[in-house]
Amino acid sequence: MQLGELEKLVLQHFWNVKEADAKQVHKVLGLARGNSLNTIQSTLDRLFKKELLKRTKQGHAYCYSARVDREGLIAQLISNVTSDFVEDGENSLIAAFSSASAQLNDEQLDTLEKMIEKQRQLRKEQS
Amino acid sequence: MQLGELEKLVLQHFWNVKEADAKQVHKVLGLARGNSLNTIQSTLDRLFKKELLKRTKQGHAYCYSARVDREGLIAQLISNVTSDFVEDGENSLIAAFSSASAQLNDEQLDTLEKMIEKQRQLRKEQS
DNA sequence: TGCAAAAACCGATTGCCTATCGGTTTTTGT
DNA sequence: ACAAAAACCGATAGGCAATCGGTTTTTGCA
Repeated sequence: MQLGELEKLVLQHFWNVKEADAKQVHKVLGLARGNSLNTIQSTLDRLFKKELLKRTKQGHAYCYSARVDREGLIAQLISNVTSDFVEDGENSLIAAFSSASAQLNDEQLDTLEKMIEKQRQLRKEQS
Repeated sequence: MQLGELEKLVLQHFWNVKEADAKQVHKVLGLARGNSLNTIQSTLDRLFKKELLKRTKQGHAYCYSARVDREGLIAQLISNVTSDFVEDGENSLIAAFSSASAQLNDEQLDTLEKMIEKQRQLRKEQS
């Protein structure tokens, strides 16, 4: 799934503001970029169809909000873009990690390890 | 940078065969898909311009080979697709991991942890 | 050294997707 | 019921992969 420039801006917007209708998004993003309200509406609709935003009728207008958080989108994008190069059963994130681990600094390695522990802990509690 | 279906196939081919010219690639991939030699040539050229393949004149024809390995490409793709959502200095993999870790099974968590250790070991040896 | 074959190169077309709007239809509050 | 607001529809432009046909350049060899 391909994301355009405006689509990315809109997504980031919804990670800040929780929810907004087309008019509000237009005020914040559209005017600065010289976009018409229609352009914003189309973009919101495309993101809705991509299931990256959700929406509910709020009185007259659709009220949009994020359907995925930033980390979720990143994970999805990584999965999309790498899946063709990853064996079945292999997790793309792990394949990715083996590709990129050399670029991480010591602190980031620590962070990652702590996340793993946290995840393990979580599972213990659930079982 | 966007990769098409044929481009991905060609890249994977070069992770198997080391090097080949257009004709050889055409024989292995093109015929099966019904592609003309020209199509293969164009694709090789596009991948060369994207710096994913390298080439040298071998007698009459260009001889192509991979310029990045699978892990390197994966790392690059991840970086491309996530960079707009990642703060400077933040690593996209770590951001992604924080949301995707729940999808990993215990064994995969182990794998990841081992990779971290291996990476740490590598650094000790180098210093 | 000149020529035929092979390979590279060029340019055009198609298809898919984002961006962008104008204009029309539908909804809604009064 | 009506005017305004919002949604919806359809069209256009621009970018990129895929795909080839046709032309130019290279190259090996007679």
